[in-house]
Amino acid sequence: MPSTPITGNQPEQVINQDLEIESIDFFVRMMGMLGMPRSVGEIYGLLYFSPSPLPMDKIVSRLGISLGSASQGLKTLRSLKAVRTSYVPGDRRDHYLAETEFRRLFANFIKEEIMPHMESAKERIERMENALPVESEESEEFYKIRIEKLKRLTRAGGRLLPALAGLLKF
Amino acid sequence: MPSTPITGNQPEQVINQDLEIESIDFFVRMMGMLGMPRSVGEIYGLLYFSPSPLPMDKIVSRLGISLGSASQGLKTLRSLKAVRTSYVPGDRRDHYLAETEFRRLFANFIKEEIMPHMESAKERIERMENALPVESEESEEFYKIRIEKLKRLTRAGGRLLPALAGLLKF
DNA sequence: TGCATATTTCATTTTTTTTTGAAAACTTTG
DNA sequence: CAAAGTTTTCAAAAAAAAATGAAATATGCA
Repeated sequence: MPSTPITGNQPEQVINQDLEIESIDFFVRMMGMLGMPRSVGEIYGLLYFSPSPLPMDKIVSRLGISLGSASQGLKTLRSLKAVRTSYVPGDRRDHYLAETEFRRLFANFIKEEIMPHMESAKERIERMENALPVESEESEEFYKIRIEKLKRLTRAGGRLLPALAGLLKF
Repeated sequence: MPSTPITGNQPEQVINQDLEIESIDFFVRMMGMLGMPRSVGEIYGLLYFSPSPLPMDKIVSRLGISLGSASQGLKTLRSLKAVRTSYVPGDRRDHYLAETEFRRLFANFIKEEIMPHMESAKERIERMENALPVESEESEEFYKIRIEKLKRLTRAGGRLLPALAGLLKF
């Protein structure tokens, strides 16, 4: 029997089985679109409709995933600021809470996951320009135009994506 | 020795090795961000800087991928309207050309790959509302608020994403 | 400090995705 | 219409990604 704080075992609040399942399903797919693994979606989906913060071992038992997955998944979610820990008196475990302001979540996602790629894209374009051989042979124009398009693409991405999150009014 | 049209083998136009490599690298990563497999990025990257349309077997030999991959990849790219075929007189093979208007490409991507998910998301939210038990028990408010947030999220996504592609001025 | 609990890390296993390769199905043209 | 060329399809192999589980590490409490 696992020991628990002095307050004793909270009654297993199986508040709303169906809702929970739909929520997990929803976020597994949404996170999937953003390239996140299943477990990350599951955890967020569970927390999203949890009225009280959950400790990792409860996440593990409710979802039937491994401790390792849960730890990894929570680390990812923390880094995206999609969950935060909340202190629960008389319990040494960390308790997790879903961050539900999607606008901020997207802003973070863009900053953490997209923008770094934009940076390296710019470097790659520079290398293209260097690879472009000496001055305008007949059809060098073609290459220049293509490169110019890439530049515009990355410039637009670099400016619009961060702006986007700000513009969003959910 | 493979036979070719009466016009004979075009000289292998190894126009710009380095540029090609950078381009492939660039698009492999970009397509990767959009969840597309490596081969799709490779093909597009090759075509992007190809001054002339390429038949599938040339794509295969340049990239060192299998016929199957090339066929699959081109099918994907066609469905996204990221490539189109162009007729080359005296040659029965299809020749492929990269579509380079990124604005249109994104519009297509959003329509084909994102919007369908939005639709099913809406259905899933409806199911959540049904799963929500009878009238407002004490804390049912909590659940209603969460569901409302999801609704706003999908509404925003459904309207903004298609608009986005139109707004983009590359 | 030392014990018990909680969490992270990471090599291994499992699952999923992508690629291959070869057979089947088309297509064109002689 | 047959033969040669071209493309698609799809079962099997290979590669990549994710999950597991257990050892290592950290944390807090008596």
